[in-house]
Amino acid sequence: MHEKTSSVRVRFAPSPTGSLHVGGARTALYNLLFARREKGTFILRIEDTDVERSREELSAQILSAMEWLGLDYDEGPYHQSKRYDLYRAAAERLIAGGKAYRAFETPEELDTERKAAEASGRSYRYSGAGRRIPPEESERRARAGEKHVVRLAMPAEPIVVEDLIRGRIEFPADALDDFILVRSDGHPLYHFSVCVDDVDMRITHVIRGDDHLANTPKHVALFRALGSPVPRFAHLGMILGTDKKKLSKRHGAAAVEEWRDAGILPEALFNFLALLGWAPGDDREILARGEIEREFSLERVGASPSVFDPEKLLWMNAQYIAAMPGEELLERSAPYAPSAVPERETALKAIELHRTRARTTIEMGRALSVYADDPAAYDADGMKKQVKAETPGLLQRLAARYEALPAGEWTPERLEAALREVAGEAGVSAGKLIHPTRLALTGTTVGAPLFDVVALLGKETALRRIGKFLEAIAPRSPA
RNA sequence: GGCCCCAUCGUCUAGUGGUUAGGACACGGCUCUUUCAAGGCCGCGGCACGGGUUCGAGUCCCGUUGGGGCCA
Repeated sequence: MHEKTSSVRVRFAPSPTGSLHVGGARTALYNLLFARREKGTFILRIEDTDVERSREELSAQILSAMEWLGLDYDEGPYHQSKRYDLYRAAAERLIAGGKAYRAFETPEELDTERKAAEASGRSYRYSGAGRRIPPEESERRARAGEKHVVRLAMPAEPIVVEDLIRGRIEFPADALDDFILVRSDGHPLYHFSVCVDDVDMRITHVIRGDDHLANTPKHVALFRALGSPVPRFAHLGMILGTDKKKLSKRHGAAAVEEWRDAGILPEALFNFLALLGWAPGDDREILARGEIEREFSLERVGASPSVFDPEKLLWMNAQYIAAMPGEELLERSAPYAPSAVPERETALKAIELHRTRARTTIEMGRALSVYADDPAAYDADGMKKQVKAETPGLLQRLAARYEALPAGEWTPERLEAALREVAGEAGVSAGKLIHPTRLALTGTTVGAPLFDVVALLGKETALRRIGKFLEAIAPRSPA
């Protein structure tokens, strides 16, 4: 567990209405980072009061995505759906204290008022009629079972929010009307349950997406009505797709698990997300988690939105792959291998041969399988370009030369020398032999240095693959 | 429609009144090289616009434009 020496308490509060998006992940990450830096507590709260849209398995999905990314929380997960009593009690307290009131208008009446306002060109605002109902009457009508909502009595003064990232923001008093806290069916509404929970959980800092900024005056009014200290706010810029629109499924991989499945390492995504809106202040970009936790600060977080660039994520992932210890890289790439993985010693050597060539663990997994299974097919373009009339003859001579090579001399250097001798004797450039050989051994025209590959494959496998290739390129003999 | 937020290369960003505006991704070239990468070197490319304030604005203020959000 983490040392907690301050009273700083932050939370990440996702709605389980979809998988964890990178935007949400970044919000969670900044909360975590802030908590670590301040030696505070990071809380996870699932906002599942929207019964129609919330689903249990999505909640589990979010939890597993967070775990994978290393977004570990100190408290929770709390579920709002299990906290209805709290909201009900808070609503009653607010009514009793005159901070909120019952409103008995029917939806139809409100609709009429709205239409009238629009017709006369004014923007609609709730009349506040419920405010003027005497408490005894309100009480009596409620007890008689008359349908009503609960509304917050908004103050007449403007509300000022001191945002840690944006500075002072003033919202005019007439911009907000007495919004609904509790629906007529007794269901607490989003803004209400959020604030009641933040109070109950003693949240000191609310770090969340920009999309909640305009809701903040409501929350401030609610905290005050509840008689509780108002937390500090920090609103993060949105994460956008490459078309500058809010990142969504349309943009391709917007969910954390999609990146996991694409072979992105969690530490790379962690690093990448940390840098989407925050920078250490110097030119470092590859930062270990510990460094980020030590250096993160909200003062250095930018206010503007940022575009999620998959290209740069891929580059960063490649950096992590290049630097990761072989054993670990093997362990983490093996699950992505399309078929078998060679035995450990070979696999570790293969890792070293391919670590600068693989941007994802998927690519690394694919590279590993090449050393375990003979090619199932040969690259079509490569066949066209590299296989010439003289190719079978050359390959046969090479195979014969390799066959004769003593086991002790099966090294990249000797293998290269032997191939060059064969090419020299045949009066062709080495490339005429190198490229078809690569195709024969790996099925492709690209990859690690050929002689390292041949050496690693071993004599038996290399010769077998050349033989198979010769069969594949031999002209069909008439039956 | 009302209210609010945002604005440095295509993208992520450094920059907090005096900088040849720095770095990274991407892109182009060169190099290395059997291929593909990685690496190294070089290059392309930016302060949205208009007014102020100031001896001096990327930096401060106002407006415009453009993007975004919330409410309706």
